[in-house]
Amino acid sequence: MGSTRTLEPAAGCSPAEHDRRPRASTDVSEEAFQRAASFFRAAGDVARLKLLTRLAEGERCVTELARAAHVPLPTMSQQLRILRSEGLVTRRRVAKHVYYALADAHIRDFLRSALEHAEEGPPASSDDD
Amino acid sequence: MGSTRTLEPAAGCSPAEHDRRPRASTDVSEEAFQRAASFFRAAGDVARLKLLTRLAEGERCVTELARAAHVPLPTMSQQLRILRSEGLVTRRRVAKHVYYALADAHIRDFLRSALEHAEEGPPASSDDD
DNA sequence: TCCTCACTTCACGACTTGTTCAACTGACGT
DNA sequence: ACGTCAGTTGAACAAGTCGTGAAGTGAGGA
Repeated sequence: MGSTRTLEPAAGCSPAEHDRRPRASTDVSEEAFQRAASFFRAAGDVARLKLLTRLAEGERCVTELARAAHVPLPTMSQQLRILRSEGLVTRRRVAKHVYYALADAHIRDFLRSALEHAEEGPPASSDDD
Repeated sequence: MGSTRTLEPAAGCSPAEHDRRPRASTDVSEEAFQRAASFFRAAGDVARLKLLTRLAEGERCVTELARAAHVPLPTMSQQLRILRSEGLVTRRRVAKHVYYALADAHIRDFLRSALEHAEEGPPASSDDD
C-alpha cells in the first residue's frame, strides 16, 4: 500500500510552500539557458535538422547540400549561416568550394539520440490526460 | 611554394559524385524528423527551457510555476500547453490543482546534457578557417 | 444552490523567422 | 586583367510565434 502509483501533491501548494522550493537544483547560468535555447532553436526546424543529419555523414560543400535538399543555393547558404552562428557547424575553404561539417562530435551524438527518441516514441500516449 | 595543400576535397564535388553519396546513413523517417524538430523547437525558447528545468526538479502546479517565472497565469498555461502538445510534459489533476511534470526521464537526461554542454562551450570562437 | 478558486481557451497585437531574388565578393583559369 | 564559378549578403515579403486580458470551464466549499 505504501508504494502507490497515484502520486500525491508534490508537497504543498500555498505561496509559503512555493518559496521553499529550491530555486534550481541544477544551477544553470542565464547565459547557458540562452545558449541552450539558441541551440535547440537552431535544430528546431525540419530543414536544418535534415541538414545537420546529412552533415553528420561527413563533410559536404554548399552546392551539394543545396542539390540534396532541393533548395536554391542562397537558401542553403542562409541555413548554414544560422547553424554556423550557433556553433553547430564549421566551415572550411578548399579552392573554390566551401565545405561544411559538424562542429563537434558531441553534436552528432546529441542529434542521433534525439532522432532515435523521436522514432521510438510516436504518440504522447496520454495516459494521464 | 604551396605547402598549404594539406587539405583535399572530401571526395569529389561534381554532380555525379554527389549522387553517389549515401542518402542517409541513419535512415530516419519523415515523421521522426518532424517530431524531433518539434521537440527541439519546444525547447528552443528560454522561458520554456527554464520551465522544463524547473519541472525536472519535480511536479509543480501551474500557479506555482507562474509565480516562479514571474508571468501571468494564462501565459504559463500557454507555455505548458505547448510543451504538452509536444509530449514533453504530462498533466495530472488533484482536486482544484493541476500538476505538471516531465513526461519522460529521457527528456530530463537530454535537457541536462544540453545545459551542461551549453555551460562548457561558451563561444564558438568565430570562424575556423 | 451559488460562489469562488484554479486553470484553460479565445482573440488580438507585437514581434521573430524563413524564403527568395538580386546584387556582391572572392578565387581560379586563361 | 578579364570572365566565370562558388558562395555570401541584403532587402522584402509571407508566415508563424509569444504574451496578454477577457471570457469560459469545472471542481470544491459555504
